[in-house]
Amino acid sequence: MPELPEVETVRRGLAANIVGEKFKKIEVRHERATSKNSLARIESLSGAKVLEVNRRGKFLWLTFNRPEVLVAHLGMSGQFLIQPKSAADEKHLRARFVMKRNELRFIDQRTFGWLSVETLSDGVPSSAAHIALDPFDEEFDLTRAVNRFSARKTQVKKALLDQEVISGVGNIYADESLWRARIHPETRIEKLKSAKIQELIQCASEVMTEALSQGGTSFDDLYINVNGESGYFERSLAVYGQEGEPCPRCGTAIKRISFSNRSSHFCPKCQPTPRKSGK
DNA sequence: ACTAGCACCTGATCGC
DNA sequence: TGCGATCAGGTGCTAG
Repeated sequence: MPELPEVETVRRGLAANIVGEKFKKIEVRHERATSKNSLARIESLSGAKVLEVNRRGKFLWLTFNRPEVLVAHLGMSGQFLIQPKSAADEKHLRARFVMKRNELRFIDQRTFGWLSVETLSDGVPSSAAHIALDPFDEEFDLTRAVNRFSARKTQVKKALLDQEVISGVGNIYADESLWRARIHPETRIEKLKSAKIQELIQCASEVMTEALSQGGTSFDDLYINVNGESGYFERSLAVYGQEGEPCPRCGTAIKRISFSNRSSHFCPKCQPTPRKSGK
């Protein structure tokens, strides 16, 4: 579910609600939610006070008044909610962090999300060490990102989704970025000039910035912020989920194709199929 | 070293 | 009404 704008929305919500709070009691209710740790390892953070909520790409982590950090990934359906203690347990409640006045809850229908206790190395938890900087990071270097991108020998959309090239982009914003840059998702990277790749990365950064300003994209209640509210960027999507709808630029019907087990949405006129010559 | 493909889950929806 | 097939905002492991 959540891509960079949604995860950043969650990060901001957490920062506003739990920084300075102490986890008085932690209860983990699902083995798969703990990633590589034991339930006991997560629960051993009880008593810790939250100092910061950090993020790289789609990876979040909390820092405490002790060396360990709590890393969280939302996967496809994870969410954090700030709830009153009296609220009934959600159907897919995976972990509960009891604070002074209310509770932080981790809820995850599909169980692809996870929590883990780790330490930092160069300021990043081990599970995120391989993740590239995202375009919202103040250290993000466009030239270096273009160079890494150009080195990949694959289709452009695969590189855009590769979190080791640029992090934060998922299936929605990949399709939206490619539409903005007028590139067909199956175009081989070898056929793109570096100026075009740079344009594409800038489009990704722009569309995610716009989505963040709308609180992200919510198709249903699988993505909501920590207060249970939806984002409004769905109404601004040009191609994702718009199969058969007119392209906002030229009016041609949007197409959907499937490759590497995911859907890609694009305008067949603005983003013409690449020629297959000379691979 | 690098890439493609699939496995990991639950639930909603659609066609028969 | 039911039942199988398909689809869903992601990542990591493995085979080649």
